[in-house]
Amino acid sequence: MTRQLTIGQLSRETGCKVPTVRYYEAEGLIAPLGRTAGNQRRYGRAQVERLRFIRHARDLGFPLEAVRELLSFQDRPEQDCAEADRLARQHLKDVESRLRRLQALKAELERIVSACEGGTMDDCRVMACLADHQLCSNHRH
Amino acid sequence: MTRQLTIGQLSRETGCKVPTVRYYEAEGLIAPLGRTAGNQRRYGRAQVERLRFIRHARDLGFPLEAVRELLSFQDRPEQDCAEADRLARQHLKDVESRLRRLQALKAELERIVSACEGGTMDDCRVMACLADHQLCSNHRH
DNA sequence: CGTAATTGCTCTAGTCACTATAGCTTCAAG
DNA sequence: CTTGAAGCTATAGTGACTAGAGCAATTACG
Repeated sequence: MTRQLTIGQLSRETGCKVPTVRYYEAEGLIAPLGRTAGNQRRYGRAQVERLRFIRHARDLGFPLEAVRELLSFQDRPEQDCAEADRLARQHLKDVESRLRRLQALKAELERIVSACEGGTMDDCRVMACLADHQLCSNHRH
Repeated sequence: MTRQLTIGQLSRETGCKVPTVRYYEAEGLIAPLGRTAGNQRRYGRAQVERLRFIRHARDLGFPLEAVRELLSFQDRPEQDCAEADRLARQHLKDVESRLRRLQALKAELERIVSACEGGTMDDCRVMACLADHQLCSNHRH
Protein backbone atom coordinates (compact mmCIF):
# COMPACT_ATOMS: atom_id res chain seq x y z
CA MET A 1 0.00 0.00 0.00
CA THR A 2 1.35 3.35 -1.12
CA ARG A 3 1.50 5.93 1.58
CA GLN A 4 -0.06 9.32 1.22
CA LEU A 5 1.78 12.38 -0.02
CA THR A 6 2.10 15.85 1.44
CA ILE A 7 1.56 18.81 -0.83
CA GLY A 8 5.33 19.26 -1.05
CA GLN A 9 5.85 15.68 -2.19
CA LEU A 10 3.07 16.03 -4.73
CA SER A 11 4.77 19.20 -5.91
CA ARG A 12 8.10 17.43 -6.35
CA GLU A 13 6.54 14.50 -8.19
CA THR A 14 4.72 16.69 -10.67
CA GLY A 15 6.94 19.74 -10.99
CA CYS A 16 3.97 21.90 -10.05
CA LYS A 17 4.70 24.50 -7.38
CA VAL A 18 2.96 24.24 -4.02
CA PRO A 19 1.03 27.53 -4.26
CA THR A 20 -0.08 26.49 -7.73
CA VAL A 21 -1.51 23.22 -6.40
CA ARG A 22 -3.48 25.19 -3.83
CA TYR A 23 -4.58 27.57 -6.55
CA TYR A 24 -5.84 24.66 -8.66
CA GLU A 25 -7.73 23.40 -5.64
CA ALA A 26 -9.38 26.79 -5.16
CA GLU A 27 -10.31 26.62 -8.85
CA GLY A 28 -11.92 23.24 -8.31
CA LEU A 29 -9.52 21.27 -10.51
CA ILE A 30 -8.03 19.01 -7.90
CA ALA A 31 -8.81 18.09 -4.30
CA PRO A 32 -6.72 16.24 -1.72
CA LEU A 33 -7.84 12.82 -0.46
CA GLY A 34 -8.40 14.50 2.88
CA ARG A 35 -6.72 16.45 5.67
CA THR A 36 -4.70 15.42 8.71
CA ALA A 37 -5.83 16.24 12.25
CA GLY A 38 -3.61 19.31 11.91
CA ASN A 39 -5.41 20.43 8.71
CA GLN A 40 -2.67 19.48 6.26
CA ARG A 41 -3.56 18.15 2.82
CA ARG A 42 -2.79 14.54 1.92
CA TYR A 43 -2.76 13.17 -1.62
CA GLY A 44 -2.75 9.74 -3.30
CA ARG A 45 -1.58 8.31 -6.64
CA ALA A 46 -4.71 9.40 -8.49
CA GLN A 47 -3.98 13.03 -7.61
CA VAL A 48 -0.45 12.73 -8.94
CA GLU A 49 -1.85 11.56 -12.28
CA ARG A 50 -4.51 14.22 -12.30
CA LEU A 51 -2.03 16.98 -11.60
CA ARG A 52 0.33 15.66 -14.28
CA PHE A 53 -2.57 15.75 -16.72
CA ILE A 54 -3.32 19.35 -15.76
CA ARG A 55 0.32 20.42 -16.04
CA HIS A 56 0.77 18.72 -19.36
CA ALA A 57 -2.31 20.35 -20.83
CA ARG A 58 -1.17 23.72 -19.45
CA ASP A 59 2.31 23.21 -20.91
CA LEU A 60 0.63 22.65 -24.25
CA GLY A 61 -1.00 26.02 -23.76
CA PHE A 62 -4.58 24.96 -23.09
CA PRO A 63 -6.28 27.63 -20.97
CA LEU A 64 -7.46 26.50 -17.55
CA GLU A 65 -11.05 26.54 -18.74
CA ALA A 66 -10.18 24.01 -21.45
CA VAL A 67 -8.29 21.92 -18.90
CA ARG A 68 -11.37 21.92 -16.72
CA GLU A 69 -13.38 20.62 -19.64
CA LEU A 70 -10.81 17.95 -20.50
CA LEU A 71 -10.84 16.78 -16.89
CA SER A 72 -14.60 16.42 -17.01
CA PHE A 73 -14.19 14.24 -20.11
CA GLN A 74 -11.75 12.10 -18.20
CA ASP A 75 -14.36 11.50 -15.56
CA ARG A 76 -16.75 10.11 -18.20
CA PRO A 77 -14.61 7.56 -20.09
CA GLU A 78 -17.60 5.96 -21.83
CA GLN A 79 -18.40 9.14 -23.67
CA ASP A 80 -17.54 9.78 -27.28
CA CYS A 81 -14.17 11.51 -27.62
CA ALA A 82 -15.30 13.91 -30.34
CA GLU A 83 -15.43 16.76 -27.82
CA ALA A 84 -11.86 16.24 -26.65
CA ASP A 85 -10.76 16.09 -30.25
CA ARG A 86 -12.67 19.25 -31.10
CA LEU A 87 -11.08 21.08 -28.17
CA ALA A 88 -7.60 20.00 -29.22
CA ARG A 89 -8.23 21.01 -32.83
CA GLN A 90 -9.57 24.38 -31.77
CA HIS A 91 -6.50 24.90 -29.64
CA LEU A 92 -4.26 23.93 -32.53
CA LYS A 93 -5.96 26.58 -34.62
CA ASP A 94 -5.31 29.18 -31.93
CA VAL A 95 -1.69 28.16 -31.75
CA GLU A 96 -1.33 28.36 -35.52
CA SER A 97 -2.81 31.83 -35.58
CA ARG A 98 -0.51 33.03 -32.79
CA LEU A 99 2.38 31.46 -34.67
CA ARG A 100 1.61 33.33 -37.87
CA ARG A 101 1.35 36.59 -36.00
CA LEU A 102 4.60 36.00 -34.18
CA GLN A 103 6.36 35.16 -37.44
CA ALA A 104 5.23 38.42 -39.02
CA LEU A 105 6.41 40.23 -35.92
CA LYS A 106 9.80 38.59 -36.03
CA ALA A 107 10.20 39.57 -39.68
CA GLU A 108 9.45 43.18 -38.90
CA LEU A 109 11.70 43.32 -35.88
CA GLU A 110 14.51 41.82 -37.94
CA ARG A 111 13.98 44.43 -40.59
CA ILE A 112 13.97 47.17 -37.98
CA VAL A 113 17.14 46.18 -36.16
CA SER A 114 19.04 45.38 -39.32
CA ALA A 115 18.31 48.91 -40.55
CA CYS A 116 20.01 50.51 -37.53
CA GLU A 117 23.51 51.69 -38.31
CA GLY A 118 24.28 53.54 -35.11
CA GLY A 119 24.16 57.30 -34.70
CA THR A 120 21.75 59.33 -32.61
CA MET A 121 18.11 58.72 -31.72
CA ASP A 122 17.29 61.47 -34.13
CA ASP A 123 17.98 59.37 -37.20
CA CYS A 124 17.71 55.89 -35.72
CA ARG A 125 15.73 53.49 -37.91
CA VAL A 126 14.38 51.65 -34.90
CA MET A 127 12.84 54.82 -33.52
CA ALA A 128 11.66 55.93 -36.93
CA CYS A 129 9.92 52.63 -37.60
CA LEU A 130 8.16 52.77 -34.28
CA ALA A 131 7.08 56.35 -34.88
CA ASP A 132 5.82 55.90 -38.41
CA HIS A 133 3.55 53.09 -39.36
CA GLN A 134 4.19 53.74 -43.05
CA LEU A 135 7.74 52.44 -42.64
CA CYS A 136 6.36 49.03 -41.72
CA SER A 137 6.66 46.15 -44.10
CA ASN A 138 3.34 44.92 -42.88
CA HIS A 139 0.57 47.51 -42.99
CA ARG A 140 -2.10 45.26 -41.63
CA HIS A 141 -1.33 45.21 -37.94
CA MET B 1 -4.23 76.16 -36.64
CA THR B 2 -5.35 72.61 -35.92
CA ARG B 3 -8.06 72.43 -33.37
CA GLN B 4 -7.77 70.25 -30.32
CA LEU B 5 -9.11 66.73 -30.13
CA THR B 6 -11.36 65.05 -27.58
CA ILE B 7 -10.32 61.68 -26.22
CA GLY B 8 -12.83 60.04 -28.56
CA GLN B 9 -11.32 61.73 -31.62
CA LEU B 10 -7.84 60.77 -30.48
CA SER B 11 -9.11 57.24 -30.08
CA ARG B 12 -10.52 57.18 -33.62
CA GLU B 13 -7.33 58.61 -35.13
CA THR B 14 -5.08 56.08 -33.46
CA GLY B 15 -7.26 53.00 -33.15
CA CYS B 16 -6.58 52.99 -29.42
CA LYS B 17 -9.67 52.59 -27.25
CA VAL B 18 -10.72 55.41 -24.96
CA PRO B 19 -10.25 53.53 -21.66
CA THR B 20 -6.83 52.44 -22.88
CA VAL B 21 -5.80 56.06 -23.48
CA ARG B 22 -6.84 56.87 -19.93
CA TYR B 23 -4.97 53.82 -18.71
CA TYR B 24 -1.82 55.00 -20.49
CA GLU B 25 -2.24 58.39 -18.86
CA ALA B 26 -2.51 56.78 -15.43
CA GLU B 27 0.69 54.90 -16.30
CA GLY B 28 2.42 58.17 -17.14
CA LEU B 29 2.93 57.44 -20.84
CA ILE B 30 0.82 60.20 -22.30
CA ALA B 31 -0.83 63.35 -20.99
CA PRO B 32 -3.44 65.61 -22.57
CA LEU B 33 -2.53 69.18 -23.53
CA GLY B 34 -4.93 70.22 -20.81
CA ARG B 35 -8.53 70.07 -19.66
CA THR B 36 -11.64 72.06 -20.53
CA ALA B 37 -13.54 74.03 -17.91
CA GLY B 38 -15.73 70.93 -17.61
CA ASN B 39 -12.70 68.71 -16.88
CA GLN B 40 -12.56 66.98 -20.26
CA ARG B 41 -9.19 66.06 -21.79
CA ARG B 42 -8.01 67.85 -24.92
CA TYR B 43 -5.21 66.61 -27.18
CA GLY B 44 -3.04 68.00 -29.97
CA ARG B 45 -1.12 66.57 -32.95
CA ALA B 46 1.91 65.64 -30.82
CA GLN B 47 -0.26 63.37 -28.70
CA VAL B 48 -1.62 61.63 -31.79
CA GLU B 49 1.95 60.83 -32.85
CA ARG B 50 2.96 59.76 -29.38
CA LEU B 51 -0.02 57.43 -29.05
CA ARG B 52 0.66 55.95 -32.48
CA PHE B 53 4.22 55.30 -31.39
CA ILE B 54 2.97 53.55 -28.25
CA ARG B 55 0.42 51.46 -30.15
CA HIS B 56 2.92 50.47 -32.78
CA ALA B 57 5.47 49.37 -30.20
CA ARG B 58 2.74 47.47 -28.34
CA ASP B 59 1.58 45.82 -31.56
CA LEU B 60 5.15 44.65 -32.02
CA GLY B 61 4.87 43.07 -28.61
CA PHE B 62 7.11 45.41 -26.62
CA PRO B 63 5.98 45.36 -22.98
CA LEU B 64 4.76 48.70 -21.60
CA GLU B 65 7.96 49.06 -19.59
CA ALA B 66 10.01 48.89 -22.81
CA VAL B 67 7.63 51.36 -24.44
CA ARG B 68 8.20 53.71 -21.54
CA GLU B 69 11.94 53.44 -22.11
CA LEU B 70 11.61 53.98 -25.85
CA LEU B 71 9.51 57.08 -25.21
CA SER B 72 12.20 58.45 -22.93
CA PHE B 73 14.73 57.93 -25.75
CA GLN B 74 12.43 59.86 -28.05
CA ASP B 75 12.53 62.76 -25.65
CA ARG B 76 16.34 62.88 -25.89
CA PRO B 77 17.00 62.85 -29.66
CA GLU B 78 20.68 63.84 -29.29
CA GLN B 79 21.50 60.66 -27.46
CA ASP B 80 23.21 57.68 -29.02
CA CYS B 81 20.69 55.19 -30.35
CA ALA B 82 22.56 52.12 -29.08
CA GLU B 83 20.06 51.72 -26.25
CA ALA B 84 17.05 51.71 -28.55
CA ASP B 85 18.81 49.22 -30.76
CA ARG B 86 19.71 47.02 -27.80
CA LEU B 87 16.09 47.05 -26.61
CA ALA B 88 14.83 46.05 -30.05
CA ARG B 89 17.41 43.28 -30.37
CA GLN B 90 16.55 41.94 -26.95
CA HIS B 91 12.90 41.95 -27.87
CA LEU B 92 13.68 40.14 -31.10
CA LYS B 93 15.41 37.44 -29.06
CA ASP B 94 12.35 37.08 -26.85
CA VAL B 95 10.11 36.80 -29.88
CA GLU B 96 12.37 34.16 -31.44
CA SER B 97 12.31 32.12 -28.28
CA ARG B 98 8.53 32.30 -28.01
CA LEU B 99 8.36 31.35 -31.66
CA ARG B 100 10.46 28.22 -31.20
CA ARG B 101 8.35 27.14 -28.27
CA LEU B 102 5.13 27.72 -30.15
CA GLN B 103 6.42 25.73 -33.12
CA ALA B 104 7.23 22.74 -30.90
CA LEU B 105 3.79 23.05 -29.39
CA LYS B 106 2.12 23.11 -32.76
CA ALA B 107 4.02 19.99 -33.83
CA GLU B 108 2.88 18.11 -30.76
CA LEU B 109 -0.73 19.24 -31.04
CA GLU B 110 -0.74 18.15 -34.68
CA ARG B 111 0.60 14.78 -33.69
CA ILE B 112 -2.03 14.45 -30.97
CA VAL B 113 -5.06 15.37 -33.05
CA SER B 114 -3.92 13.35 -36.05
CA ALA B 115 -3.72 10.28 -33.81
CA CYS B 116 -7.38 10.52 -32.81
CA GLU B 117 -9.54 8.13 -34.74
CA GLY B 118 -12.80 8.56 -32.88
CA GLY B 119 -14.18 6.18 -30.30
CA THR B 120 -14.64 6.80 -26.60
CA MET B 121 -12.63 8.91 -24.17
CA ASP B 122 -11.29 5.68 -22.80
CA ASP B 123 -9.05 5.03 -25.75
CA CYS B 124 -8.76 8.53 -27.21
CA ARG B 125 -5.23 9.46 -28.19
CA VAL B 126 -5.77 13.08 -27.26
CA MET B 127 -6.68 12.16 -23.71
CA ALA B 128 -3.92 9.55 -23.50
CA CYS B 129 -1.29 12.02 -24.63
CA LEU B 130 -2.43 14.54 -22.07
CA ALA B 131 -2.42 11.94 -19.32
CA ASP B 132 0.94 10.40 -20.12
CA HIS B 133 3.98 12.52 -20.68
CA GLN B 134 5.86 9.53 -22.14
CA LEU B 135 3.65 9.66 -25.18
CA CYS B 136 5.00 13.08 -26.03
CA SER B 137 7.29 13.52 -28.96
CA ASN B 138 9.09 16.18 -27.00
CA HIS B 139 10.16 15.10 -23.53
CA ARG B 140 11.71 18.39 -22.59
CA HIS B 141 8.69 20.50 -21.80
C1' DC C 1 -33.47 78.43 -25.18
C1' DG C 2 -34.71 73.62 -24.01
C1' DT C 3 -33.89 68.99 -24.30
C1' DA C 4 -32.11 64.68 -25.66
C1' DA C 5 -28.32 61.92 -27.37
C1' DT C 6 -23.73 61.30 -27.22
C1' DT C 7 -19.61 61.52 -25.19
C1' DG C 8 -17.00 62.40 -21.32
C1' DC C 9 -15.62 61.82 -16.23
C1' DT C 10 -14.00 58.90 -11.95
C1' DC C 11 -13.79 54.82 -9.44
C1' DT C 12 -13.98 50.06 -8.72
C1' DA C 13 -13.70 45.43 -9.99
C1' DG C 14 -12.74 41.74 -13.20
C1' DT C 15 -9.64 39.15 -16.46
C1' DC C 16 -5.79 35.02 -16.55
C1' DA C 17 -2.80 32.09 -14.25
C1' DC C 18 -0.36 32.32 -11.22
C1' DT C 19 3.41 34.40 -7.59
C1' DA C 20 4.75 36.62 -3.35
C1' DT C 21 4.30 37.98 1.29
C1' DA C 22 2.96 37.90 6.24
C1' DG C 23 1.99 35.65 10.18
C1' DC C 24 0.82 31.72 11.99
C1' DT C 25 0.70 26.23 13.01
C1' DT C 26 2.07 21.45 12.40
C1' DC C 27 5.21 17.87 11.65
C1' DA C 28 9.44 14.96 11.68
C1' DA C 29 14.13 14.39 13.15
C1' DG C 30 17.59 14.46 16.54
C1' DC D 1 11.83 18.57 23.84
C1' DT D 2 13.37 21.54 20.84
C1' DT D 3 14.41 23.11 16.44
C1' DG D 4 13.78 23.89 11.65
C1' DA D 5 11.41 22.67 7.63
C1' DA D 6 7.22 22.53 5.67
C1' DG D 7 2.48 23.35 6.10
C1' DC D 8 -1.72 26.60 6.66
C1' DT D 9 -4.82 30.91 5.41
C1' DA D 10 -5.55 35.31 3.60
C1' DT D 11 -4.36 39.13 0.97
C1' DA D 12 -2.14 41.64 -2.61
C1' DG D 13 0.51 42.02 -6.79
C1' DT D 14 1.60 40.95 -11.81
C1' DG D 15 0.53 42.98 -17.08
C1' DA D 16 -2.29 45.30 -19.91
C1' DC D 17 -6.05 46.22 -20.27
C1' DT D 18 -11.68 45.79 -20.20
C1' DA D 19 -16.27 46.39 -18.20
C1' DG D 20 -19.58 48.57 -15.49
C1' DA D 21 -21.91 51.99 -12.46
C1' DG D 22 -23.31 56.41 -11.79
C1' DC D 23 -22.71 60.82 -12.84
C1' DA D 24 -21.42 65.48 -15.69
C1' DA D 25 -20.45 67.99 -19.93
C1' DT D 26 -20.96 68.88 -24.63
C1' DT D 27 -23.33 69.20 -28.98
C1' DA D 28 -27.10 69.03 -32.36
C1' DC D 29 -31.63 69.96 -33.33
C1' DG D 30 -36.08 72.10 -33.05
